[in-house]
Amino acid sequence: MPELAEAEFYRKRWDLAACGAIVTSVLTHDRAGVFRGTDPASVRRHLTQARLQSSQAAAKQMMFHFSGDSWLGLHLGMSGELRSEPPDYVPQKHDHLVLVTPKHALVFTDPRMFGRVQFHHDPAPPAWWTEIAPAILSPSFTLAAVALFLRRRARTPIKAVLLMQERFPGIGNWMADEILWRAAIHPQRRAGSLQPTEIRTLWCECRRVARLALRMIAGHGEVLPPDLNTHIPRTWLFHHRWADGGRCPKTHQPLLRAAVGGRTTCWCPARQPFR
DNA sequence: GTGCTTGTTGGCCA
DNA sequence: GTGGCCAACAAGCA
Repeated sequence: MPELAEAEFYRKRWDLAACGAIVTSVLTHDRAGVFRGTDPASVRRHLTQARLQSSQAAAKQMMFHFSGDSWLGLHLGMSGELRSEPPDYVPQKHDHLVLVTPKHALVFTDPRMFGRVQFHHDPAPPAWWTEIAPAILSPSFTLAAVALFLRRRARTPIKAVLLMQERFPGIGNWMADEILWRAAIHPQRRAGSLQPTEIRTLWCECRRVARLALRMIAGHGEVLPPDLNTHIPRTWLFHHRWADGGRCPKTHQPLLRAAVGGRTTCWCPARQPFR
């Protein structure tokens, strides 16, 4: 599930539970899995007795900054989750990293292990964090930048283009479908075939979906919704795209599903004709 | 058993 | 070199 808004939801969950707290112990699963390229022993050594100072989410990733110049980066892959449990929590099969603080245990769990733990020990944040593309809601995400990118990917289906993190950081499968459905663009259209007005609509809907999803999924200020997705309205494609026999919330016509760009894609043929 | 799965990467090929 | 496609990664679920 983790796309941009879910990453912010999970970041906030750890942050609200334990920002300012000292990590008293670190438990890790030592098989490669989510630690590929990262040494679990180094994570344990540096984070024990470190204080969680701040955190950020960008694209589908989260960064937790600890005292002692330690940076913990997490990517949730397909099935990752962050939870906050009581401090005496006993790790379960798919828990890969647990940071125990006096009042909470911060748990990173991921059954499919497409997620990733990254660690960096230095005063400056690591390149793999600072090199994430500018956020969709930042001033750098301009109409011109999107139009240029679409021209360069002219022969690729627009659905696959929206999944490219170097220009659309944090957009995943469901957000891409939601954006194309709102913009009334068929997912199989070649990026180079979009007219200027369509590109502008697409750009607007990218920003709108990102803004609304962040607000509805990750909540406002210091308050976190109890569950992901509880505040997404039924008027979004989101709730209908997986249901067999699902109907478009706008046209009430049947939805279609097929693989586009290697990913299952849902669209409303009545609203998004291929032209 | 089969065939899916909200992500990313590397290899192959045009 | 660039762009586009696809399999692989691993585990769970229907």
